Amino acid sequence: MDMKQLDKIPACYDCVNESNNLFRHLTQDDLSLLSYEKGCNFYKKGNVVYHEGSRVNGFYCVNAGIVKLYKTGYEGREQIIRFAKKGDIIGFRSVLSGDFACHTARVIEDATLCFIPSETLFDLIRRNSEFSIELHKLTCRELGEANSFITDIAQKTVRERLAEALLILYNTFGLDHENFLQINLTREELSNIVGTATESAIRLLSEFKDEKLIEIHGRRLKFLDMKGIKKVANV
Amino acid sequence: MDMKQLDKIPACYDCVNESNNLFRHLTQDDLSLLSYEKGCNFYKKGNVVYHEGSRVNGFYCVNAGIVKLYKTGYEGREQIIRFAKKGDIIGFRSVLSGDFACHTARVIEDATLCFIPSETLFDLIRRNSEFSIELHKLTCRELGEANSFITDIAQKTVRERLAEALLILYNTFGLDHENFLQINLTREELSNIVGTATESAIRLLSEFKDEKLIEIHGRRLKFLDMKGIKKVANV
DNA sequence: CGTGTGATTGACGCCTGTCAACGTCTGTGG
DNA sequence: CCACAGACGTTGACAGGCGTCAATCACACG
Repeated sequence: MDMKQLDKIPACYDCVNESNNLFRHLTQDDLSLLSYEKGCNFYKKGNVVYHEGSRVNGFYCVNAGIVKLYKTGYEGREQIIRFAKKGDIIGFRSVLSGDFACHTARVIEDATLCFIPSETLFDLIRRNSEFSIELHKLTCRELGEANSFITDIAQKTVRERLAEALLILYNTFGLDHENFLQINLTREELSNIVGTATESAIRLLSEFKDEKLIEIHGRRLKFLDMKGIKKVANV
Repeated sequence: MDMKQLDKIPACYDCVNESNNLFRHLTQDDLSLLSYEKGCNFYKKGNVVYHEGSRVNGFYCVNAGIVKLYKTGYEGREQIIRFAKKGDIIGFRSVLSGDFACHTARVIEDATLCFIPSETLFDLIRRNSEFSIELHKLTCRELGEANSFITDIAQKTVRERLAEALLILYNTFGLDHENFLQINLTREELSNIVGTATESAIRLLSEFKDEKLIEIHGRRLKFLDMKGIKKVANV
């Protein structure tokens, strides 16, 4: 494992400034507690943070890089549940429910992750009911998104779902100054979001290209026609 | 709307004794508060408790009957998310996240529902951190189940999913003394759990019958071969 | 007895998964 | 510097699962 302890532990203030970060509801005291208790590690691309089915004894906050969370189906195929980027937290569901991890967390862009032990999380929840409620809100939002995803995947065609996946990636990672999506996935990863075969994803991407919705430069996708994509996605 | 206020409000103790009920973590004081603040109504089969997209200002605890929770897809097709029976609570996700309801709740077997206002819920959460954590655990379990469902629906065939749906119904509602499933759904509702066309659900049920997995007596389904069903479901 | 809802069955065809072959690119080791 | 392996991307052929449409049946209800 290419994981290594960092000498310099990034300050929590760093992440708190990210939009929508959970920890902005902590008091100075709580933040100090958090900074004191947490550890921080560097993970290279490809590393697994935790495996589905394993016991986790804390949760992680992404300080830099990108992590994908996926479940493994009974024939080994990945189903990507969501991505986590700077300011996002992962693994808290398992900590709270006391279950085994229900997905695997794998780094897809070199990452630094802060680790906060379970006890610290429960401490914070007990000390600070506003924080507790905010964390709960976060869980509820995820649940709402999961339910929407269930409906989409059950009712929409692969074509619609792929377009929608592009929109989700756009909302999460945004575009650069040239309208390139700020995350580069393999075709297989794309198909594992949509829940389809790699070949189908490839064919549909080509269709989108022919229809001038996107440009394809290897793994880099350039958005040409946002309205068109939304129309295909039926949102 | 055939809803009417009940003269006799059922005691919370009644539900608390249900297995896994959330409120068993409340103190006597908290339970008294709950009983004092809550209301209770009777709903006939077919009534809607709340609509997707509406604002809810409290949540419901099912005292009797069955409620189905579903989202409506863009072409009007229902996707059933889950069912709620005695002791289950519904609508708390929207209360906590402060969002609009992300699904519709419709009664499918005459029901009595207790209504607890948002403020009471937040009061309880602030007063009792153990209760708060238990509620959070519940949310997390739902989230875990939703993620599993996403993987299944994305990767399994309709045949496998239908078998799995039967198992979920079995786990939720159980069998009577003759091995009949303790809930009777229309074929359309069954297909709306699985995420398929009604006709497909019908054909597959016939197959299951031919394979001696189940017997079909109208809407009443008799389980003959649990192992066989599990095998089909690939669990 | 007409009406309406739900269940069933058949015909048909398309979407999409699977298999296979081949191209492309990158990194590694000789 | 070249050969090679391995991962990833692309394209074509093909079959079959599953959705859609339509007709018919069963049953309840006013």
